Amino acid sequence: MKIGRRVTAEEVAKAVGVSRATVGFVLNDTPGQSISEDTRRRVLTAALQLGYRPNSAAQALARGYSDIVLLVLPDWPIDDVMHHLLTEIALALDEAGYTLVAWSPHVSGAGRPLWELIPADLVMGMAPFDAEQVAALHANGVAIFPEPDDPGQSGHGGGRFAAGPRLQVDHLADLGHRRIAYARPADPRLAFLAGDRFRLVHEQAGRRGLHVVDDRVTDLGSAAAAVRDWLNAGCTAVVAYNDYVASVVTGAALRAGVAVPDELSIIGHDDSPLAEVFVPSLTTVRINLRAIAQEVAAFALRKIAGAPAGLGDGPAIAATLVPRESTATPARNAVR
Amino acid sequence: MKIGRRVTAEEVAKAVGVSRATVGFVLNDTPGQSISEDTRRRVLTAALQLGYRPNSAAQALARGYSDIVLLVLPDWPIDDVMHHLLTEIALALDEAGYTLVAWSPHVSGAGRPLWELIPADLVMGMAPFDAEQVAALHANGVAIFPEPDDPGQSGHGGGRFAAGPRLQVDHLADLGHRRIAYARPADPRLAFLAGDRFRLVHEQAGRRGLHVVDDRVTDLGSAAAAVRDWLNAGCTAVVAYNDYVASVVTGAALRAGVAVPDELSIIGHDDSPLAEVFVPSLTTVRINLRAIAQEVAAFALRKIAGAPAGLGDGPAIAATLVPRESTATPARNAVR
DNA sequence: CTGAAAGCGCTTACAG
DNA sequence: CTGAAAGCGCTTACAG
Repeated sequence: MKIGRRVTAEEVAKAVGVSRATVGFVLNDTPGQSISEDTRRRVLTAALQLGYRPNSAAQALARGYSDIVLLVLPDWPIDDVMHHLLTEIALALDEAGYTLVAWSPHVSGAGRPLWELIPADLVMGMAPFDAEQVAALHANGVAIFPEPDDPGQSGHGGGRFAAGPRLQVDHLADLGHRRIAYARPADPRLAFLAGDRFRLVHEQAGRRGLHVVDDRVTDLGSAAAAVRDWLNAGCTAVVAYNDYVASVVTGAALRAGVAVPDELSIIGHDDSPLAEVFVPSLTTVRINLRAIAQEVAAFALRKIAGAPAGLGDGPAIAATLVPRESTATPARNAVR
Repeated sequence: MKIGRRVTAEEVAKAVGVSRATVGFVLNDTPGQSISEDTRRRVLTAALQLGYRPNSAAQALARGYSDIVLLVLPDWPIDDVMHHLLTEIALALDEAGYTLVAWSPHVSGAGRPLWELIPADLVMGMAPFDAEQVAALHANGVAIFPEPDDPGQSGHGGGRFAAGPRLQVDHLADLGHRRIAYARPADPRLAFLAGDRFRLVHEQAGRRGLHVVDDRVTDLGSAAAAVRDWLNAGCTAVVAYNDYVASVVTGAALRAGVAVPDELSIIGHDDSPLAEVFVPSLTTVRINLRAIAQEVAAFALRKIAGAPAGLGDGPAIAATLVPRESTATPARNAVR
């Protein structure tokens, strides 16, 4: 579809009666051009009143860069936490003069992927993606964070980003729980990330001598049955994928007459606003989003600079326990 | 920052040994060119293995359009509902061959606004913006939805989008409540929209003969005091800005020993996932996001086509009551 | 201080 | 079927 054309710098030049180049110099504040104050003012005035706005495509083409970083996200539900992370990334990149565009590919048909449409200096994807997605992204020149080859990284939840799930387990272990369950979200788009987090929980449970009795998708419909099964299997606590899943499990337990935390402790992940408000308030784990955002930004800047972008040896991303009402020592069903 | 250069179509042409134009015709599947199957295949193969990807800036410049719609959002917290709305808008535009970029300007410094950087066919803002913002956006050629001049529209909450707040009031009136309070969110970024919704609640309350006793910002810290004050003032119900605010008020009430809904009814807005999970589950109002999304998309397409983009006489956006546990008939403090 | 011009990498008539 | 070329609207040396 053709677009109504706009005023060009050429026309501004004509209106003022100066050369095309002069207009460019004034508009871009090009240093070392000594243009008379009067000329400068006239150009600026004319540009303003003609409604001149530079054509960004032409600008990007001529300059060879655009100062845009395009971040491709998995097709996740974007919750408060994700949104917060994106904001922090945008801020970190902004400090370096880059503007962040966050975009999730959608299923459908006619529209083309954004990385074919906008002139980004860097297109990067934020893991986890499955193998097929990684291949497709790489074929399109999309860098992926963290780098899948990076040792010690298993998607977004692996390696240095493992503190959250570990802390969930540690908290329950410290309270004296021995048998726990893992509750996954129902949304299939989260299956991959949930798998990552579950693996970390499972490993840490092994280290701390806990039994992970069950690992189950939990939505509003199925949560009540899951809670019953877990109690029957001797569970005294549940690790939830995130605070929303924790609230689903908690809500189901309460409605089934199971006291939280007296009969079942439940810990969430993310410290989303919901966790503090829920009754009972939800014990959870807060991860250092700003630190992750700064890694992402640093990764992007290194890639743009053409440097090898391996994550190197930065410190592990910290997680903090946020203890609230939904966890306590096991009062019943405690195994030895 | 200069970017590492990429393979051009020129180089593909050289590699294959055909003219630059031929490459373009093959790549774009230009009709009416009758290129031999062999040539076509060789071009495609070479492009693939050289890793050719078209330069989008050059493409946009030469074509004069980009198939991008840039949607500028107020700097809101993006919750599930907003995200859902954006997804629906993206889908609706996708059907017309456009790719949506959603972007919120952030406060800070170095990065330039996205509309100066990407070659969008249309830049539109989704209201509400305050007067100052509207002026700034207009100066940058940003179209605003809904059009502020449009009669019967007062920002995003006005006119045809008024069904939600009205329904909140109607539900409470139908139940027999006579004195109600309005609970606003603490986030200052939402002040403008909250003002819109409050106005609609106030008007509808007047129509239904209800008294709006108080209108107050409610966060976790202040909610308990607010609940006490409301009860003392004879309120039997609260209209909340959205489900999160409703959950804050409900949580505070329960912790203060005030029974919900027996002593205080609370109704939210949006039907976010939280509303169903909370204990007690929250009565709320669901708005037809898809209908709004389709309006937004239609508005965009009309603007791009250069047509007058007035919203015209579309039907009002529907809202549906979602009755749950947090509202009931007033048991106490009922006025006459 | 200013003008004439090449070049960014595409698209797309226009000749052959 | 293919080649030579103008043009999109900028930036930016290079002469004057």
